[in-house]
Amino acid sequence: MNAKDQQKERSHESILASASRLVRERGIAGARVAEVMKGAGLTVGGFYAHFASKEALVDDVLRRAAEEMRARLFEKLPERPEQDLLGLVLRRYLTPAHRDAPLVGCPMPAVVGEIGTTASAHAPVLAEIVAAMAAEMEAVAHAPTEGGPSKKHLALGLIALMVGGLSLARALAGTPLSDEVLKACRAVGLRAATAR
Amino acid sequence: MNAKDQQKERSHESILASASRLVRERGIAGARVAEVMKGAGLTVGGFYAHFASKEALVDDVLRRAAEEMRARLFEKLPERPEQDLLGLVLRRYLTPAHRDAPLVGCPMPAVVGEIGTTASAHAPVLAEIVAAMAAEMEAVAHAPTEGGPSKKHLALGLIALMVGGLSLARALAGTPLSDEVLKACRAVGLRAATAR
DNA sequence: TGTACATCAGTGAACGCGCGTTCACTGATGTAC
DNA sequence: TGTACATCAGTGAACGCGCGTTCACTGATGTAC
Repeated sequence: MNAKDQQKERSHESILASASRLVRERGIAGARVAEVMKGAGLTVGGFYAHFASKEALVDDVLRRAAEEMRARLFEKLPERPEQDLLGLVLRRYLTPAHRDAPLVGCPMPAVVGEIGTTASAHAPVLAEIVAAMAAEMEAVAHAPTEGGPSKKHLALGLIALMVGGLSLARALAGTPLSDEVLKACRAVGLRAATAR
Repeated sequence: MNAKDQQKERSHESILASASRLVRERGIAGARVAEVMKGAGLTVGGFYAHFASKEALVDDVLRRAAEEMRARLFEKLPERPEQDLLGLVLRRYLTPAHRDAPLVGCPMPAVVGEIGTTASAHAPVLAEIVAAMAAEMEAVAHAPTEGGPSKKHLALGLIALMVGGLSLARALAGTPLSDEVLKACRAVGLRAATAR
């Protein structure tokens, strides 16, 4: 590969990394193309040599960021089957640290509302992300208890609880309710995941 | 009161009603002042005789819409204490009908993401809304079960589950996952609320 | 190896557009005498 | 009751600003001979 091509690839990567931070911090509309490029050490005009549109960039960002998040959530889980792995994943997600570090966290809280209102173009990518996350959660779920939710429902329900809880905690950051919401979601999620 | 004053009061109400629909349908940024005024049968220039700023309007909208939602969720609840009232509220909220009619539904799904990212000015009002909703839910909650979440945590956790579930279901509208998410959240929420 | 030309990643200014907000003005309603 | 003036809700055009996207251009790198 050329030095030129290598340079372009590095730039592409920088743009994606910069956008990935901005989208998670400020949402889709809040991640301006000019600022994305500035964060990548480039100027705005060069953007369209790397991505067909802002929309295409955002789709790539969502796939990438969700993949990173998934890897972190499910990494180094204990192998012992009697452990409540779903509860562990839940507790990894619903932390003050995750709330306070959106730049390297789950992209969903920042974009779910926008996708449901003004950015429905990204719905298919969100569906991919949620399905992949749910599959991973189902894989570590216990057999469902009598009268309780199925593995699939437990996975999807906990995802909604995690995304909703983190979204609310971020929106309430700085108020006493923010920490309470995180605690409450951990308690409710654990209860749903482990009650018999 | 003057005919003039009455006219102004009617206009004020129309603006609030129009904004209330637009904010719930398109979020804060998506509810343009000019379009709000058009929806009220007025032109954009008159807006600032009614509200100090778009921000002030949005705060009023959030308070109003949340109040309406709360009234609908907790209206005509059966009085019999053995009933699972929290579960009933949950099931009233997490329906396809609510997902498909954002204009008259809960304002939170449309705005929580924005408040957490680019519209933090509305965080105090959101805190009011969440606290009021949680208080109402606590009031109908059973005594906490052994080792389960407190009434307060149950209330806050279920709110996060409801808002997260509806947000996700709306963002995934049109995909098969959307209905699944609603079902899953009902199942998980009921499990957490009633498990012993 | 050296030279002339081609390529193309990135620049920076401009494009059209829409936003929230302001403001001079209009005309129906209200008040004073 | 009639008339002259004051008030003020609402209009519509303009303001400054920032957005996503386009495009002529630059200059370093790559290719051909």
